[in-house]
Amino acid sequence: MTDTSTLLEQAASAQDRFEILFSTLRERISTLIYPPGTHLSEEALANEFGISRSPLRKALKILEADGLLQSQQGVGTLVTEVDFNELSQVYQLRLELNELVGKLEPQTPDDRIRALFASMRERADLLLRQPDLKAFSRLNMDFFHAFQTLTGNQPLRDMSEKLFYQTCRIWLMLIPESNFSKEVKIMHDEIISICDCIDLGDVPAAALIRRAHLSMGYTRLGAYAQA
Amino acid sequence: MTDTSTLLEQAASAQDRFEILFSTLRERISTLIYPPGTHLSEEALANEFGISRSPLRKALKILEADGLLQSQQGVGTLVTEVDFNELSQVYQLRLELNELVGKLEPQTPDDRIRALFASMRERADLLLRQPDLKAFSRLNMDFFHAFQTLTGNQPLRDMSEKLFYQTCRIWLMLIPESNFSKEVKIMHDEIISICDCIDLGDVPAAALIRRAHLSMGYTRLGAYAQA
DNA sequence: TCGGGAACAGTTGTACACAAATAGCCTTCC
DNA sequence: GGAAGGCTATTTGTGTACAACTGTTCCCGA
Repeated sequence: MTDTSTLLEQAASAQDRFEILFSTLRERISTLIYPPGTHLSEEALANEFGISRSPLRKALKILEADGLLQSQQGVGTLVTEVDFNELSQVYQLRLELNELVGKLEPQTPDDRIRALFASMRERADLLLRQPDLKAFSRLNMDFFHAFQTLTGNQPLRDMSEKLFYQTCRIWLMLIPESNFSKEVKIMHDEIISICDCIDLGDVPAAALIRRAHLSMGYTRLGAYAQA
Repeated sequence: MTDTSTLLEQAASAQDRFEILFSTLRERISTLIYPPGTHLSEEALANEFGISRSPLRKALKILEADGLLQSQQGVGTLVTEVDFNELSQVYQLRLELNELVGKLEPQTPDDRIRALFASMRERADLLLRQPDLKAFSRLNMDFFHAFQTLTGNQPLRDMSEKLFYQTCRIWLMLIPESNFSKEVKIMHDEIISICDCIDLGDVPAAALIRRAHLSMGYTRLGAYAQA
C-alpha cells in the first residue's frame, strides 16, 4: 500500500483515478525512479496500487503514446531509452514553441500569476542555498508548469507539456556531479530573470529569455553527452 | 463483418490491429461518418469489428486523449462537438507549426517525394474537373500527409498530425454548398503552387505558401461560421 | 563439446462477467 | 397539476481467467 493507492480509494470518478495513476507513473519515469530500460510489470504495479490491470493498462497506453513507455507482447513494458541525438529534434521544436508562448495569447500577469512566480523565486533562492538533486528536478518541473500559464493557447500548452516530459529526464542522467552546483546557479539566474519580466508584465520578453536559456541548456547538454 | 474486420484478422501483431482500429475510427470521425454528438456504443463497435471491447477501448482511449471523443461512465462515448471559436486556438498554432516545416530539418525533395507530389497534382486536376465532397476530403488529408514528409523533425510531424485531425472536420461542416466549387478551385491552386515549389526543391517556400493558405482558409472559415 | 529444439516461465493481449454510474421514465405524494 | 423520488435500461469502468507470444534454459543427439 502506497500513498497513491490511498489517493485512488478517495478519488471520486474514474477520470480522477486515471489522472492519479497517469501522473504518478509519469513522475516516477521523469525523476528516474524508473530509469530508462526498467522492466515494469503490469501485475506488480496493479498490486502496488491495489487495483486490477484494466485501469492501469489505460494509463500505460497513454504513456506509451507519449513516448515514455514501450510495450510488446511476451516481452514486457519497458521505460524508453533517452538518446541525446534522438532528443535533439524534440529540443529544436521546444525552442520554437517556447517563443510562441509570448506570441499566441500571452496572458497579462494577474495577482495569481504574480504570486505563483513569487513562490518560484523563493524556491530558486532556497535551492541556491541548499543544492539538492530532487529539489532541482521538482523545481524544474514546477517552473515549467508555471511558465505554461503565461499563454492562453491550450493546445500549445498541451503540446509543450508532452515534449517537456520527453526531455526532462535527460538532465538528471547527463549532468556530471561536478557541474551540478553550476547548473543550479544557471537555473536560479533563469528563474530570477523571468520573474523580473513577470513583475514588469512583459510576457513576450519572458518567452524570449526562456527560449535563450533552453537553447544554451541544449548546447551544454551536448557537451555533457559527448563526455 | 466489414472490410476493417477482415483486415483485423489478417493483422499479424497486436500493434498492427491497434493501428487499424485507430485509423479506421479516426477517419470515420473526421469524414463525418460519425458527426459530432454521435453516440458510439463500445459493444456495437466490437461486434462490427468481430473483437471484444478490450482492444477497442484502447483505441477509443487514445482518440479521447486526442480530443476527438469523450467518454463518461453511465452516459456513453460521444464524438466531440467542433466549435469555431474553440478551434481558433488550434488554428493559430497550426499556422506557426506549418512554417516550422520549412525551418526544422527541411528535406531536400528526392525522387520519392517528387513522385508523391506529382500524384497530388494529378488528383487536384482530377478533382477540379469532377468536384466531389468525398474526394475533396480525402485529398485534403492525403495532401496534408504528403506535406508532412517535407520535414525530418518527427515530433513536429506528430504534433501537426494531431492538430490537423482536430480541425479538418470543421471544413466539411461549414462550407456552404454554394461555395464548394470555389473551395475546390482554391485547394487546387494551393496544391499546384506548392508542387511548383517542390519541383524547384524549395521547401521553405512551400511552407510559407502553405501557411498563407492556411491563414486565408481560417479567415474564410470565420465568415462561413458567422453565416 | 557443440548445436538445435523443445519445454517452461513470465509477460502482455483478449474475452467475458460483473460493478458502478447515469439518464429517462414512471409512480406517487403534496 | 407539478415536483420529487425511486426504478429500470443502458452505458462505461473494473476484475479475472485465459490465450498468444517471447526469451531462456535445459536436455538430447550428433
